[in-house]
Amino acid sequence: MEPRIPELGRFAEPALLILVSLSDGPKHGYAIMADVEAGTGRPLGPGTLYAALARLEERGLIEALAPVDRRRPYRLTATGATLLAEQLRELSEFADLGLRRLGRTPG
Amino acid sequence: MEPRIPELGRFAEPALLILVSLSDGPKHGYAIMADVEAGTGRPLGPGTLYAALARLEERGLIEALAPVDRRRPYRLTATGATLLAEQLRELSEFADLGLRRLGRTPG
DNA sequence: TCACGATATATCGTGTAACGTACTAACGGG
DNA sequence: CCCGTTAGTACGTTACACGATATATCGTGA
Repeated sequence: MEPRIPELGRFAEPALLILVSLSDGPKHGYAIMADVEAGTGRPLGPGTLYAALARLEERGLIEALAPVDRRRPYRLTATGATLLAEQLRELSEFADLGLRRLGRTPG
Repeated sequence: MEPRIPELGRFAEPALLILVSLSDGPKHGYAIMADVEAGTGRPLGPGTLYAALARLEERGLIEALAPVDRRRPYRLTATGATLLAEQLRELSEFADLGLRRLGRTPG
């Protein structure tokens, strides 16, 4: 199977995609898939999604809400939100650093 | 061994770390290790580093320069710089989206 | 009413790469 | 001339990304 990132085909990191999707409000798996694909153009298959959801729940970053119909919604925990925010700040900083560097002297 | 990302211990993506390090100018492997660790606090072990370097070279995002002493320096290719810039812009946008969302309504 | 596509989730197999550890070797300073 | 730093190699383990497959339900229009 293909690598996670075809060494920079595009940015991946499923866990991050999921958490940002949930930062909008609680969603169930299928809705997250749709949201991520719509928002980033990046398809997030069920294999990747549900496995990541399970890990995120297990690690306390998200929690399952009461199932509505067939839907199993999740929401961010306080811990998850905190870690996500921290992560995104780091990420933003990092990206900006790189862009500044590229702006100065290519190579 | 530990997972790539302990599901959000901190942001990883070795390839990106390496490319941003190289966006500063050509560096050899060991220097990249030091640079990344200093810049992001994130340790990048030799196993991860040199494997990623090999892949990045193979895929034309970086290229090896003439070895100086024991050092095998690399630099970004034009392709690599372009892809990196694109990637970082996406990333920055994505991070900012998440932060905006978190700012509005937690959960 | 029943066929069909969309919705929704679960699970498995495979390949890739992240990671730590251990290793070799060369160089430089004291 | 040794010892710590520099530099890269080699390797085994494990996690996880990803596609494929499976299954069930819902809505809707012919």
